[in-house]
Amino acid sequence: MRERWMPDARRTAVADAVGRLLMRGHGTFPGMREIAAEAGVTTGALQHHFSTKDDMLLFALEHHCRRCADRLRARSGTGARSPRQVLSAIVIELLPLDEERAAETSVAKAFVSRATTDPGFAAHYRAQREILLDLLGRQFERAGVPDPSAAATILSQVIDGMRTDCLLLGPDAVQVDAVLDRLLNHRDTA
Amino acid sequence: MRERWMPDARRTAVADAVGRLLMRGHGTFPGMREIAAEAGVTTGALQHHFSTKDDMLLFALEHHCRRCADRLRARSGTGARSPRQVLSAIVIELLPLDEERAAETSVAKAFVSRATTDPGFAAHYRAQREILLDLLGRQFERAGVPDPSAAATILSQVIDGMRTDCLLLGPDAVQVDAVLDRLLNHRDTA
DNA sequence: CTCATTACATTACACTTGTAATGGAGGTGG
DNA sequence: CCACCTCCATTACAAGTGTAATGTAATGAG
Repeated sequence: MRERWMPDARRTAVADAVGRLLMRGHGTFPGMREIAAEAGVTTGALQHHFSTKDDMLLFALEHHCRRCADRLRARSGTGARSPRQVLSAIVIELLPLDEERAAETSVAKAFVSRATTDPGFAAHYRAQREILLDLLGRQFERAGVPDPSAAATILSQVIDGMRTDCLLLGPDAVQVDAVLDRLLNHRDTA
Repeated sequence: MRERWMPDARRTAVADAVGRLLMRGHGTFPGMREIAAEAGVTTGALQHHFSTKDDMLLFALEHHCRRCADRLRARSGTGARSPRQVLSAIVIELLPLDEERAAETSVAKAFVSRATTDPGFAAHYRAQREILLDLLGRQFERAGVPDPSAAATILSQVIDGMRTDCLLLGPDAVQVDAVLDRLLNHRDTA
């Protein structure tokens, strides 16, 4: 072998192609030939690198989830910013405001339907959700709100709704600050 | 003609069949023969009652949206209950906690993907959203929260996330009271 | 009665789907 | 040189897709 590559650059290229097709796509999963054309390869190459179509889709899901999770961790890592600033950055990072994030959003939404029946996809949904809840919960904890994990759960659900609204109605449909106001300025009803 | 029927009982039966298939379904839209089998008819009958498949899916979407909106209006109509009680009832009415509501949720989620490209489906998403925002906003107004329409938008987005979580993770993943606490007990940051 | 219409059932068709099978180019080890 | 492997391109195929076309039983009008 000539060199140790990063784990399969071709596979990630195909995964990106799937994301692009799903983003500007007709809702349903694209066909093999369409994916091959978008990725600039042939269906034979696809078959060589992926055992089956579902294997390919699952890899595409993992790929986009990992990229997104990495960016989220980078956003929530540095220390000098307030919990509110970090939370705002995380939320905005998850909104489909450019091509890459729109692709990730479309991928995530497309795979939710599969997750209702296919346990492999459901496992990834749970895993990605756990990562997000952990990041959010940590910030709510830092902010000293009464029930951090409940706040994290709620915010993650708001984000889900924001992503669909942003996808279908544009960026004006989301109000990040208003949400954080209500989640951060919450005092216990004594 | 023997009698004036309600507008096309067969069509609504087919729409219900689509909902059932989408609920317990494999994520993607079912085929014509599958729909026909579930509805107990043949594909010829489907072709007779619907001009095309998209026409049928659109009718199914309208059907489930209308049923759901009717129940929501019924929930928010009667007067003696507090805004919080009404809001809680609305939210719970939208969660997939039984077969009918699970079918409606699956239908709604399945059609969001189509809405990104097909303007007909997008229009219905906007319309259904307006109805919900109106109902929610009225209750927040009654409750006297600072920005009722913002609260309604946020709650509608929370509901969207709750529906997916409830579908994929079960009813324990949603916390209606915690959300309403944070949206109703919000005071202006003076 | 005839004729027309409704409401389907059945069949047929063009097309797409994922995948299997085959073949070949290019490097590599012996 | 030769076998051998990876990496693909091409072709082929069986199954499934939405829909057009055709047939047909029931029903109602005139």
